[in-house]
Amino acid sequence: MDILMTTEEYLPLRDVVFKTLRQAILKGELKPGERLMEITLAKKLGVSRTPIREAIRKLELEGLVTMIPRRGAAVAGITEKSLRDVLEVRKTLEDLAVELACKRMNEEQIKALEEAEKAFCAAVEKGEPIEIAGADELFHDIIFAGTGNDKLVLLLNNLREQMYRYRLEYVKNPKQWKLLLEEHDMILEAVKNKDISAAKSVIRMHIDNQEIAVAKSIKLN
Amino acid sequence: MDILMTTEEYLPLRDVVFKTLRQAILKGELKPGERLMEITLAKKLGVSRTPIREAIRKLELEGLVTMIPRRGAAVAGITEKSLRDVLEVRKTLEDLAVELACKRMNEEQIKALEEAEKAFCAAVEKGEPIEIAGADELFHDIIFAGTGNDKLVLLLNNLREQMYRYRLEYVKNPKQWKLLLEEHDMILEAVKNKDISAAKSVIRMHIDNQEIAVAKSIKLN
DNA sequence: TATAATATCCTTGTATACAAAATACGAAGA
DNA sequence: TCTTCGTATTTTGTATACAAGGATATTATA
Repeated sequence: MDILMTTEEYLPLRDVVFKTLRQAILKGELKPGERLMEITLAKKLGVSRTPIREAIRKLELEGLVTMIPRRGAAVAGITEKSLRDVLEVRKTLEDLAVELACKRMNEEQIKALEEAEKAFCAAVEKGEPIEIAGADELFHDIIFAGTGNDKLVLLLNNLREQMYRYRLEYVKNPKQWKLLLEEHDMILEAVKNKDISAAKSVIRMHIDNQEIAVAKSIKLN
Repeated sequence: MDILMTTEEYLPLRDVVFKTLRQAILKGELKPGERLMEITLAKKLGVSRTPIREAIRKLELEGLVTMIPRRGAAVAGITEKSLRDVLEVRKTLEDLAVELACKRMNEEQIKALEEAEKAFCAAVEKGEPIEIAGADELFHDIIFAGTGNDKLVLLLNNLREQMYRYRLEYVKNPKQWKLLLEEHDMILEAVKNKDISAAKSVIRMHIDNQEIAVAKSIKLN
């Protein structure tokens, strides 16, 4: 399976490999404990060992793989504990994000948020899980951007990705859709009214719901 | 300047290089904006380009260097805005950390914290800035560990690192020592009494003080 | 059959080679 | 003098080569 270059913009192979491996780990295609052997991966991705190794260095620092001396890398185990840890941090940072968004979003950004809400609504009516997930992501992206804090945006995106596997499961369930829609509405209202405490309580609920869903989904394994 | 192997235990060259470069950046020997040229560094450290590149990949993910496409790595410049962003996030996460520490630290960990406090006190009496910085770090490490949240520990360490350069300046100033000592005392007390709100207010003050000092230190450049 | 010694293979860690892009420099022309 | 084009140099990005340690298999021996 060679790597396909979709965009014409330049990305070093190491970054392509990094993203590919990262996705593979987060989606569960590479299972915890599985060894990442350089030559094997290199052949599979149609590149040399060099970009593979450099990608692994980044995964190492991110904690997605663990290094065994002279034996190379292995996929780090994702336990229920580690997921709870991520959610605990994420709850706090999402909390901060809506607070800052309430304080700092300008008219234009709020307009964009309304648009995103409409798009989400439309996606829900169509009932396409992937489209819904995308619209949901966009909605949150606008809030993130509205914080005006680049570091925060970076971290939240990262944390969100770590949950990717479970989030997709969660969004697939039609029962959740109406709930999600309501939550989005409430968030939108809160941001428009700059009502920080309302926004926070909604976002907490939002994450708590996800936590419950994730916990369930894990126990099924 | 060849790399000296002090311990006989095995460490890949890339990790030695990583630590070396990181120290150099954090201590300010490599200045913001300065390019990291692979061949130059390789010659200086007496290794080949490979370990250098792998070390740079880690520094990249850590945010200590930024990559310019096809031009390689440069020491990341810290703007006042980016520092404020980091501090804003850090304040929130430190807040979470002390809360969790209050809730979850066991007797043994609290003992360790008391020891660290004593060590810090001793360092202050000696008046060695580097030693003080180290003792301060240890104190906070114990609190971090006390949260029982590995992801949080990872993030806080990273955020702390990004400030290291300026933090050292801060710790060098003898006027701050007594203040730091008092803050540590208060944090220790709060954790012992599991008094979350007290702990939080101290930690906020702690970060705010740093923010002020750092802002000053940046304006001097 | 079980065990120990040895040889072979595999994988990583490091160094080097090669290609392509970016930059710097200089000469030619207006 | 300034601009522009082209060449040379530098530096990155990627691939490959080589060495050493660890794992595995095989064979000899009890």
